[in-house]
Amino acid sequence: MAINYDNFIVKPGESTQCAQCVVRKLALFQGVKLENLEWTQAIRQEQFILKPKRRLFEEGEPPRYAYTLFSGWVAQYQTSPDGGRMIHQFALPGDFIGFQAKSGHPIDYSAQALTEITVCAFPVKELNKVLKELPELSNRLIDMHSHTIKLCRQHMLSVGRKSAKQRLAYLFLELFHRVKAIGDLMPGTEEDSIAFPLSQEDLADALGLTSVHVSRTLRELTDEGLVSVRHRRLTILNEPALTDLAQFDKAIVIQDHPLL
Amino acid sequence: MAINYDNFIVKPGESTQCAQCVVRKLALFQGVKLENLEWTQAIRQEQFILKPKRRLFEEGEPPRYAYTLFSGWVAQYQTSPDGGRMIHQFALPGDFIGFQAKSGHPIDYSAQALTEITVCAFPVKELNKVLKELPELSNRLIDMHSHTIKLCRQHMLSVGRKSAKQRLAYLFLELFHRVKAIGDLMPGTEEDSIAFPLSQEDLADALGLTSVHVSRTLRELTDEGLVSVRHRRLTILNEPALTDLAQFDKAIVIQDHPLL
DNA sequence: AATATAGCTTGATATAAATCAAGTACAACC
DNA sequence: GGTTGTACTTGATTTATATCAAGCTATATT
Repeated sequence: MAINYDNFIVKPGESTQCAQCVVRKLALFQGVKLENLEWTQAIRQEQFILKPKRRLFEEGEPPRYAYTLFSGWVAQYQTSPDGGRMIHQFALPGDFIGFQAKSGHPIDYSAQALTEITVCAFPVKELNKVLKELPELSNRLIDMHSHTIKLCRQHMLSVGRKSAKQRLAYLFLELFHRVKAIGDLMPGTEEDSIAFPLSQEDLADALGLTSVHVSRTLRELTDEGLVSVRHRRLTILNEPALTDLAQFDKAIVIQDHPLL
Repeated sequence: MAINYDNFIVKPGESTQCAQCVVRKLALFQGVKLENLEWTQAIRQEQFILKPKRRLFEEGEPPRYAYTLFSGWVAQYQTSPDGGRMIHQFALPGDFIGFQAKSGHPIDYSAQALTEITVCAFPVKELNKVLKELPELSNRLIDMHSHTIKLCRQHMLSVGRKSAKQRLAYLFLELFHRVKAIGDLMPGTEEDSIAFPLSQEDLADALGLTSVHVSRTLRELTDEGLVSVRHRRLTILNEPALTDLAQFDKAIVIQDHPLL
């Protein structure tokens, strides 16, 4: 159950200065004054690179680090004893992963890299200390939590009350717009398409469906000319129709994104 | 769409002193030092009473107040345009309702009283100011958010990956234990039973099912002697079997409850 | 006491999604 | 260049849950 830290690769020196970090504007330390960034820098471990499918942490572990995702895609999920996997949230660069207030208790979910990822690791012990010292950090974390909860609610509405087709449409739009909102950090982002590393099984596990059913449903969406998912790329072909089908509200998903 | 404030009834003077408040140990202001409670008291509006089925706020409104639930049960839900209702969370005394970080945007969910409720109302404008002034408050809010997210994840796992029977069992156990954890504040709490105001339709809307199917499924649970729901009372008759069926983990639900 | 109403039950039927089972395309590896 | 394995597709069938419809309690209302 213990994490094998051989999975981690220390990243060579460049772009490890918090003060110059291009992701910081999206991340937890956005609000920290420059002169306080020494704190951040001091408690931060090196940046780590993780290969696709590798786990950042696993449910049941006591949390040792929290992470700012620097690049790549992460799936956060829970598993039930009978094997089902439920992805409750995908993380994108800038997102803060693995933090829970009571660090004494084991964490209740897992996080897995979907692409090669880079993360900045912060020991939770230090982090909790800094949270007490720098109030602007706490308020920043509140903003981010507030946004997380909002996404969580929307996702739950999807899973609980929408058809397979609607769920799929909703997820495509959510991810498309989240990626576009931070477009300059995501390689391969175009006007109406994005790089898209999710397998149909990932989609199924995020939507409470089976991969077989996702395949069929995706085919319908494709045949109707609404989207295209090929070669790890998602293209939105008819956004109005898709938005209407999914009952998607762009404002809710990105209105209070940290960046904006 | 605007709230009709005639719905609210100002509660007569007793028990409105924050310093003596029996709910405070569970609520946002738990961590506030006694000498700082004047802030709390100052920004707090009167306590309000709301009748069952009345709404505290509705999705689409700009949030004007956030509330500490003082007594009673509240359902927090979203509706999709085609009429479906999804209850994402039930609130109990001590819970903090209706807060979102960016107060400039409309709120994306509604809150409705399931019983007669009493709330303490805090204007979000003032609240944001106090959050900046009193760091202990921010950290407290982080704890509460962290717990909310945890419950949300668990609920999502239920809705996305469990059978109707398991979902129902899980929800019964979650609510049973949450109520018991604050038992002294909940009238009618016994060793193995609690007052339980939810209708089968409420259950259905929380679980992503129809009320017809809840009726049938509940019957199965009853026939198997696992629970009994009668006269607005929930009795857990066979907790081990129920826990096993639901794959319920009591620790996750209440381990980092504010009280503990 | 009579009546209305909301919540629950139960049966018959329909449907969305799961499951089981083969087969295909395609990238990764030797 | 062939082989292996993973992801995806497609068809046939089953199952869980939804839908439609009618009747049944309780509780509240007059």
